Amino acid sequence: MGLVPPELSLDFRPNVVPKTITNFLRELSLIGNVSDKVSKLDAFVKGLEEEMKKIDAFKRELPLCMLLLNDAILVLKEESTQCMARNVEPVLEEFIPLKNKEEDNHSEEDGSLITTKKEEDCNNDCNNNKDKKNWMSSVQLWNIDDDYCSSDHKLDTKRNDEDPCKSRGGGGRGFMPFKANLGFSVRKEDKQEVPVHGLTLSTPGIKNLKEESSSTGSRSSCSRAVPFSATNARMSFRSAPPVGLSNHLQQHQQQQSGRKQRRCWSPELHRRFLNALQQLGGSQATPKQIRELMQVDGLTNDEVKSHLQKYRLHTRRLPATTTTSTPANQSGLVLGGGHAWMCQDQFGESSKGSSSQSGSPQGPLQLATNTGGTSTTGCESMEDDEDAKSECYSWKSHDQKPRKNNV
DNA sequence: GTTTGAATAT
DNA sequence: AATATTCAAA
Repeated sequence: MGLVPPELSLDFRPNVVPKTITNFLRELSLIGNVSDKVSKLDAFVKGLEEEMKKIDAFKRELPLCMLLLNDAILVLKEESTQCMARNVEPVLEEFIPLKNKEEDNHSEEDGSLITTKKEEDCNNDCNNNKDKKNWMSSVQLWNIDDDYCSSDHKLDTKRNDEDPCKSRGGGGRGFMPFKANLGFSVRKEDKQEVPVHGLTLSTPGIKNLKEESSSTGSRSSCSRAVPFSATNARMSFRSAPPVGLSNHLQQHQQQQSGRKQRRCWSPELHRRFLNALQQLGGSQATPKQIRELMQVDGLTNDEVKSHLQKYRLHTRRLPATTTTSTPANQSGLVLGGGHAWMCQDQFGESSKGSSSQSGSPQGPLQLATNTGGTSTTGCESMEDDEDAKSECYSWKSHDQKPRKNNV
């Protein structure tokens, strides 16, 4: 560890500070020997190129820096060749714009040539080092963000709430409005990770946590070792790729927006919902019962309740024609209207009517994430089909208009 | 304190 | 339109 190149050293002593271009050029202009000049120029350019390599990874975040560096390199190189060719002194004027650009952030006294050591420090060293630190943090944010967004988008092109990606609006990739304490809270929330049997869950908020844990208690031994089917695995990979981080992000979003992430009722989810309803004898079942029957990890009472409310709204209207002969009715189910099971058009036989389905053992459905309604577990028919997978369940095909308020 | 259903908000 | 949240009642 004895010899550390100045650039890598953490030492901030002024003597390891690189020159500003201005100063460098000034020195250069004092050199009479052309070959000396050229070699100095080359060395400097080399340094710049090194720098360029370093920030290459961050070029997206620091386009301007890249540009400036690139510019500087080009100009210096040109200067070098010209120097060699003409055997004359470099023309300083050429660098003036460059200098201006480069130092645009720093109130650069026009008398930069008289810059004190300190200013040099600032121009180069501070800039470099401080920026490097910033780069690190910014690039981290970006990458996370990026992953999160891109993967998310792949999954769900429909989602439009609370989606930071969307809110970026037009072209500008804005930074997400992280709170200042991001780093810490992330860690804090780490501990709060939802106990969703091996899979990450996207929606659980604080409230959910509470709800889940309480309800989980009721199904007691429900640490039911969930069969981690290939489908499940795939799904979980597909839908929760950025792993913990996305989780954190989502939790952050949630925390910040104060609003839970929407649960998307995928057809599969809805199918389970209907199955549960069926087993419970119809829409008068309570949210809790339904949720328990549905066996969907991460699903909350509130969500079921909300869905149930919608369901009831859509099924309350009894078209006189169908009420009497529906299979549901035959089996004594009270499913609101005869419409309750019309969903078979979507789910095929699986949720059809009252018949034997009820007993069918459905594995617990694990939703790695619902952000995009990507849950497809167990429903072979829509495993990979673009059309079905990302859609949330839609009621519209079932009932025309929700009834008027009955306050 | 929990659950529910309805109303209301997003 | 679909889902979340709120609120009063059970």
